[in-house]
Amino acid sequence: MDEIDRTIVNLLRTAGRTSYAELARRVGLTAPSVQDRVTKLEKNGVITGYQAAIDPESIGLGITALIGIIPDSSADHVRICDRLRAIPQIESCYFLAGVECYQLKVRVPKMADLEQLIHRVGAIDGVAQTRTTITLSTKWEDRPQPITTGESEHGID
Amino acid sequence: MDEIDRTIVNLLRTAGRTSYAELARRVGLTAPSVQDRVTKLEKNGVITGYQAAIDPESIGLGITALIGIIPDSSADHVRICDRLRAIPQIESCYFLAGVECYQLKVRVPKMADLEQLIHRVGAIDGVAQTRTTITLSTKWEDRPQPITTGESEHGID
DNA sequence: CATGAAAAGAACTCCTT
DNA sequence: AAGGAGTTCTTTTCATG
Repeated sequence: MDEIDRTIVNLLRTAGRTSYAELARRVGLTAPSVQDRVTKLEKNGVITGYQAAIDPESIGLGITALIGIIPDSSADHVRICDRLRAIPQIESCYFLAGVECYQLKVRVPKMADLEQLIHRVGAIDGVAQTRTTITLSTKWEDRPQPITTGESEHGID
Repeated sequence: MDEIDRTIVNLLRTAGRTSYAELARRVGLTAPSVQDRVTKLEKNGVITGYQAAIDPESIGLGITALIGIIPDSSADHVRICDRLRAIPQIESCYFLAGVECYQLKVRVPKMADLEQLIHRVGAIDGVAQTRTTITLSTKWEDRPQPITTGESEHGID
């Protein structure tokens, strides 16, 4: 993970389809070298995939909501997690330090779908309560922040 | 937005670097036709970009937190939004139907950075209160749900 | 690790239907 | 809106420093 790798990662984060040839020009190497570096970044788990960013409304997912989960004391978190994972509408799932120990970001086409989804989540064993907040608008999402050259050496080359 | 477009979008959402030639094979068209469709999807705002997914820890962003904002009654939301947008650590920003009318997802290298960030957000004019929750783990994030062939015809071709 | 060269494949443009 | 042909560029492999 040197300066060149960081530049490559920054470029791919904001323009994920940039060709190796183009990346090579930007960082002052040849295409095979860059490809080699990118392959290593993928193997080392630094780059975990590539995604086209889609406007949710355009694909009929006009409703976004955040669902907080309050578990009961006997909750089996492995099971809860598995059950949550099986619900495709849950795009993100965070385990939190708080009373609402999960927060889900969900997307659905219609309010009726959200209602159904809330019932499905609420019915999971170990879920005591849910609290849902509708998002009125997404100001921005998944904006990549530039990598600091910082003191974060994790031994990943 | 026909069935072929939906298939292309689904493929690019999960494998954003798939070549046009490969996409063409998957959907039974030629590469130029697929490229044409993808260009239109980009122009129509269906595809808004391409991003490499990065493991945050690998790039020194080991701490993720959610910050809720409670505005005061005189809050100018355009200004708040502008000030928030200028903070690079805020990766996502949702405007919510609730007392905490914004939720921010932030990533920082160290706790000290989070503390500084909370003060910075709290100091924005119109922000009455903030409430921060640390995420202990990200179970998953930005998992694309397959597009329904659904009744969502928005007139985008 | 990086490079250069060479072969294979993909992208892009134009033109036709 | 899709296919075909031709050109250019890119990817990929491999041998070399």
